[in-house]
Amino acid sequence: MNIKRVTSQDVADAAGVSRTTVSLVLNNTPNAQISEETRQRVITTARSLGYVPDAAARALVSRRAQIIGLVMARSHYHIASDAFLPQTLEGLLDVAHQNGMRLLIDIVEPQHQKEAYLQLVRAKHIDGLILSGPRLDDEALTLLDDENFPIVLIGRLPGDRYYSVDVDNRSAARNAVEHLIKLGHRRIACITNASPEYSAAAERLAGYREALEACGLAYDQNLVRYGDFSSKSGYQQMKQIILSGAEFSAVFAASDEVAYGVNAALVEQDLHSPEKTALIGFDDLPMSAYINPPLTTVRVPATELARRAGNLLVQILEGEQPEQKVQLLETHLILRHSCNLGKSMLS
Amino acid sequence: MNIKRVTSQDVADAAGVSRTTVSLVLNNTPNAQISEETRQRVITTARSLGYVPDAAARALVSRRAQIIGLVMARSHYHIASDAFLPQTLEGLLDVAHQNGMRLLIDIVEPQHQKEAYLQLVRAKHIDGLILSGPRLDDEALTLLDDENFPIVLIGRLPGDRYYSVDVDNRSAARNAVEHLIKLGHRRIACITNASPEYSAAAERLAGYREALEACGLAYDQNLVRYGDFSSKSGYQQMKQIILSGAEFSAVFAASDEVAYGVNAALVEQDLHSPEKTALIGFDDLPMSAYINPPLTTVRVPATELARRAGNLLVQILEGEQPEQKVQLLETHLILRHSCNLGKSMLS
DNA sequence: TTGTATGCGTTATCAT
DNA sequence: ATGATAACGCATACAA
Repeated sequence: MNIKRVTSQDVADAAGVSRTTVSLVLNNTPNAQISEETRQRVITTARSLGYVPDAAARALVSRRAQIIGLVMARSHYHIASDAFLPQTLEGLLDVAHQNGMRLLIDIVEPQHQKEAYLQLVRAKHIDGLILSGPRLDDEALTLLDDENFPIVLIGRLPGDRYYSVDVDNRSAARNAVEHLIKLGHRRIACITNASPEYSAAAERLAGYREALEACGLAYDQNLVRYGDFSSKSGYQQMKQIILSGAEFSAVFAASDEVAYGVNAALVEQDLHSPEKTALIGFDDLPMSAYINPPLTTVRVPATELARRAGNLLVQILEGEQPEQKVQLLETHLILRHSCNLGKSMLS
Repeated sequence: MNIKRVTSQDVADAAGVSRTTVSLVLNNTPNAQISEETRQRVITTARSLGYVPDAAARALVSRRAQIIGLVMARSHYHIASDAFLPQTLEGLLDVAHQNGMRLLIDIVEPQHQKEAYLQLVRAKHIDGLILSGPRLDDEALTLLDDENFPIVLIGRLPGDRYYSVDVDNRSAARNAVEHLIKLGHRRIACITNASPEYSAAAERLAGYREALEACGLAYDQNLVRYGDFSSKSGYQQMKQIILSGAEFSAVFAASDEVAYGVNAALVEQDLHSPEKTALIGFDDLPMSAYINPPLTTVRVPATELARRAGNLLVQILEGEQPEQKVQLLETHLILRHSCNLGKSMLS
């Protein structure tokens, strides 16, 4: 009732050729040789009729949906405040556009992982999968990998079974915490970015411990709490530590988002950064340079991460088998003002 | 080479029935009556074989891709810092899941609107379109609407031609600015959230002017600047105003994201909020309660906006023709500390 | 109650 | 250099 659908037959009729010819011309099929005149005629009429090949028909016969799937392993409630996500989308849309593909996105809640994206894949909705924030307890992932379904992780799981693009969370975290130690801090609290099932959270916490150990500082359970992506969790966990009476002079928040909440708790309890407490985050969200105080943090090249993951997936879809399973991108400690203890926060 | 593809034929064979029966059972076709025994047998074997209908084949024959398209009218560079987007995704994924549909996302750059999503639609990749942040100069939109393609806007365009879900940007902005005026401010700067081609930006600016006029205050061009979504733009524009020497005691930033940047400029120039300058934002991003100072802002129910838009689209796809073209959701002024001039920012 | 036959719009394999 | 024809996997009208 609504859209006038133009088929390749219509184009063929209008151009006085067969459907085959239309297909040959429009797909620029290598072997087929079409007279320049016919080629132009087909192209012109196709354009004038506004012909666009039917995606479903094409997918059905070519066995390629031309769609990349981005699946985020997050609970529903956490996605709304995931300021990291837009950067991932930017990178992936970029790659998709460059390769004439589309981007389908979905989330999979930790509790029903098994069914969730198996469906997506089995229905051949997508040709390949980018999984953001893989969890250690993900079972469906193994299944898909066993079937040789093209998968690239943004993030990483232990071992090098999967194609992955990530930063070295552990050493970056260690580096950040060592920076605090060099600044003279001995009692450093840590609020993770998420629960430890998320490998990135586990790794960052491990880096925190490593830094402590390397410098001969004791790991104090009372200074460690688990965040859950949100600023709110950062606020709550930090407040708990403060109210518990535990002493500390610095905080390592394992994501910027969480760091914002930590900062709020510090401000509220008159322990504000940088004068009274040093604070360091992780991610370098676009707005982290503009919050008060500007946040010292670990820069994660999020868009580039996504771009690499996308390109890697495209390579695999084209039949290549890249040697290198894991790509680790560089992080950099961005020094701003949130851990310049004693200095003015205005530079 | 990779995935074992299970077709309805396989299920039929294994269950000792015909493909038709399989289809009838699995789709729960109303009229067809299948013996309970056969029905169970089909369901069981389908499940044990891990059968999932092929999306392309189904789409081809049913003329329904079962995919919702979310298109953001944004330049590429702005999406990465769009902290509003995750909320939109959450709401839309919600609706998609509830209706057994998928979500495809794309962006369309202002410069090549015409081609961009026409393709998406013509290829029948998506059954309906949700357009976030429509621009006044969008031409492709008209084309699609003329073809009766199902479209719902998140945001609005003048008139009630399109199905739209939005907040009343103008009156919300007016309300916010009037709050500042009631607080005693007479010189109020305004940094918009985006350039005026975006209807939300234009509306919010109009609300700002209305508030001024209603209270008999003059509109001063020197106090108004256009942001472009990012905190960075807020910072830059605010700094320009400050350096221009224009006087003001309050700022209305037309998005929280921009407000963060404004705040940074104020802090840097020793005009920090709330002591020296009142600041009010727009959106109420999840982290706005946690920045320093906690931001007074207009709460926009972003997730709900998306959910409504999604549900409206689903209704339309099911053949309904909802009477009401425009749904306006309530906003609320959230009073935090960024405009409590003279008071402590800690409550 | 279940099976047969047909078509959806495309690409790919053959002929011509 | 171009055209017939056969799949792709499913849903559906119709037959049995």
